[in-house]
Amino acid sequence: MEIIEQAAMELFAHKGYSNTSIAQIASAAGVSKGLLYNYYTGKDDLLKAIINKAMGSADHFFNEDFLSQMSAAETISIIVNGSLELYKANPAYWKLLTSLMFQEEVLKELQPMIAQKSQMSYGLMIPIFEKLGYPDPKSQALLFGAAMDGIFLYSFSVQEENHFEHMMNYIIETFSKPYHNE
Amino acid sequence: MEIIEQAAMELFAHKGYSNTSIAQIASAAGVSKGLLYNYYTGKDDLLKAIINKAMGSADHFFNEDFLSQMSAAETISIIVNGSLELYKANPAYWKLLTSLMFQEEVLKELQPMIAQKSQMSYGLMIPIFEKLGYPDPKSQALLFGAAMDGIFLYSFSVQEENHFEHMMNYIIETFSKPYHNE
DNA sequence: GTCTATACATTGATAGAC
DNA sequence: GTCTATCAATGTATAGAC
Repeated sequence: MEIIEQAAMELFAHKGYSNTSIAQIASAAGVSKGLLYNYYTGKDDLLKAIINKAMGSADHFFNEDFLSQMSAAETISIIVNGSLELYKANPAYWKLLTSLMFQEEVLKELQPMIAQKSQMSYGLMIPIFEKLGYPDPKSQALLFGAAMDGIFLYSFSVQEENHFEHMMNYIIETFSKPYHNE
Repeated sequence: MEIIEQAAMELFAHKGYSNTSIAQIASAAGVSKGLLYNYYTGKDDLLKAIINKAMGSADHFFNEDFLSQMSAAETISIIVNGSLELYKANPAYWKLLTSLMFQEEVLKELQPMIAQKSQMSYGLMIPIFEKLGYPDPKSQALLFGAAMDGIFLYSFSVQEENHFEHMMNYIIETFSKPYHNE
């Protein structure tokens, strides 16, 4: 069960969901094809199980009440480093999640859940940038989210860990600065 | 020929490359399956043709010599607005290109070409941020690229054009500011 | 619980008629 | 140039033995 989902996630992340067959998953997990259908009704059900299981981990990671007591700079640092930890704990999962954004047909049910992930930090960040004096905190929050997603996008293709962590620190530094004009 | 590539690109972008069959492409293009193999040796060859044809448009869009005469703010504005125009001229193509980043196996030959696309602006931007006084212009250029890619990533899932253009202007405004500490 | 065997649809691709 | 017919291979999924 656990071994199957792990194998499937790895394959989905590397080869893409549609491009991965049941036979490949079974082979990688070291079980027979038939056994898969004892646990899941089909390939889509297996995908759903993977997503659902991993979804919980992110939710309780960023506690809104906890963050509200922090300073702006601290909050940004916690969110960036938290995202980094979350990613490093299971890179394949996040890659899979992002790749699904390009599969309009496959599982419309998951789409809202995936979109929510991106907006997870959005609501949290607006008051932060208000505090920092930004005249358009919503746009600044979106810019922050876009920068984060962009860095993660790089990490999927380029495999330089160093470079990755450096950019995370650069983001913390950049976005923690209070607004300043001229 | 043109109609086939157009239909294929649309399907690839919306359903994903692996999830699109030759039959679906032929049907969408209004031709028979067999005809496809008269123009292309296979599905991968069709993909290659699509990518190659569209690649040229981006290359001569950003002329390095031309940009070197511009001010920092002007260059940023040109690159952002140019990217926006390029995207709006053929959104499906850019979505397809990005989605291929998640297909490690499919067409390793295209991988470097796709990666280059992301770095297109990277080399151009470093001297810009030097001019603007940034102590780490490389990181700032990467942040700029990440922010751009992140915004495009949003546009693939959310379909709000307005919101999209607003963020592009916000990026121009934000990144055109000279470096300032405290 | 797990595997083998098999059914059935769809896939990419080819051959040959028009 | 274009289509129909057809191929072998692979896909998902099921049934039944152990």
